[in-house]
Amino acid sequence: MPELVKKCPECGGINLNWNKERGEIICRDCGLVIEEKMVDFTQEWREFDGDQSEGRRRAGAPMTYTQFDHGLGTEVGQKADLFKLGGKERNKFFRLRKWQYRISTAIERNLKLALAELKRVSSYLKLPKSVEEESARIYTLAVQRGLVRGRSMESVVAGALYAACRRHDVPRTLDELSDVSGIEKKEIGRTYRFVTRELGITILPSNPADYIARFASSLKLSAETQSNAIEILEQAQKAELTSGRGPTGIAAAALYVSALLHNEKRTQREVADVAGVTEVTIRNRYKELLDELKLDKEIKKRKKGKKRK
DNA sequence: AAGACGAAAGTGGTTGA
DNA sequence: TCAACAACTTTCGTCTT
Repeated sequence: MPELVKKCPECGGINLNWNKERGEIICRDCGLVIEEKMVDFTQEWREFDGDQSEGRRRAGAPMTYTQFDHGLGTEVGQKADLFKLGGKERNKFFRLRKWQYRISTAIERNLKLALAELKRVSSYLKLPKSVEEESARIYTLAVQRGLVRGRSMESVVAGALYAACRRHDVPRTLDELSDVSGIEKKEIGRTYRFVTRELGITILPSNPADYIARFASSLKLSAETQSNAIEILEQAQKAELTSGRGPTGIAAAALYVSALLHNEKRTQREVADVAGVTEVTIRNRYKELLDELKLDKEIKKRKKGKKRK
């Protein structure tokens, strides 16, 4: 990461994510894109010999998926072509253009609407541009494969966004997405699974550590508490406490414990709220953490220190 | 009075026959 | 396709601070 940027100017967060591929620096706490359009480090294609280079080098502006036609666009024929055609050919030409028109307007109209919705939700959640692009790409693919049929456009948009967030390690919870998009949580989950499965997009299970930064900053916890929480998470992962559990619950519990150890106590309710889980889940994870990580000694020490008969 | 804790019953989703 | 199952939630009563 370039030396210049250490802190997020928006929220002061220190969890910056440098995405080399897109040339962006993103604040993981608030999602602000700090530096954009740096150098594009990636090559679009590899060239193995002279023959291939001709077709593979790119020229012109890179494509963008947030324009409904990817910034390119095709129309059948220009008027000038007409003069070259005879009567029969001319009819064929008109038929083709009509078809092209019908198909493309249906898809394009849908895409225009959907991308507008996508941008709205994305900006509301302060998602980085890279995620927005990715979700637009996913949505476009979904439309082309006819996966939207029978589902509301909004729910597919939400599903695409959710998937894109996961892939870029800036996870938002289904609850957050649900709030902004107005689609039910389970509906988003359903379309998310459906779309990713149909498109063959593989998504790693999200890492609890990815949530820590955001939760910690909305709870106004210190940086030490935060990094300690991540250490706790690592230990928990070694003890195989994390598999099969919801990542948000684990992240929340680790933060809760860490806050206790640093005298920055938050109530279970407070932590539960920002993590979008219940107190009970935090308690369960918390108990498991104490059992497995022998942290209970430290907690007890703390309590004895207070009592001091 | 508020927070922490735990038990019991209910929900939505996954898995394996 | 259905039943068993694990994770999580909701609700509620009790204990602690």
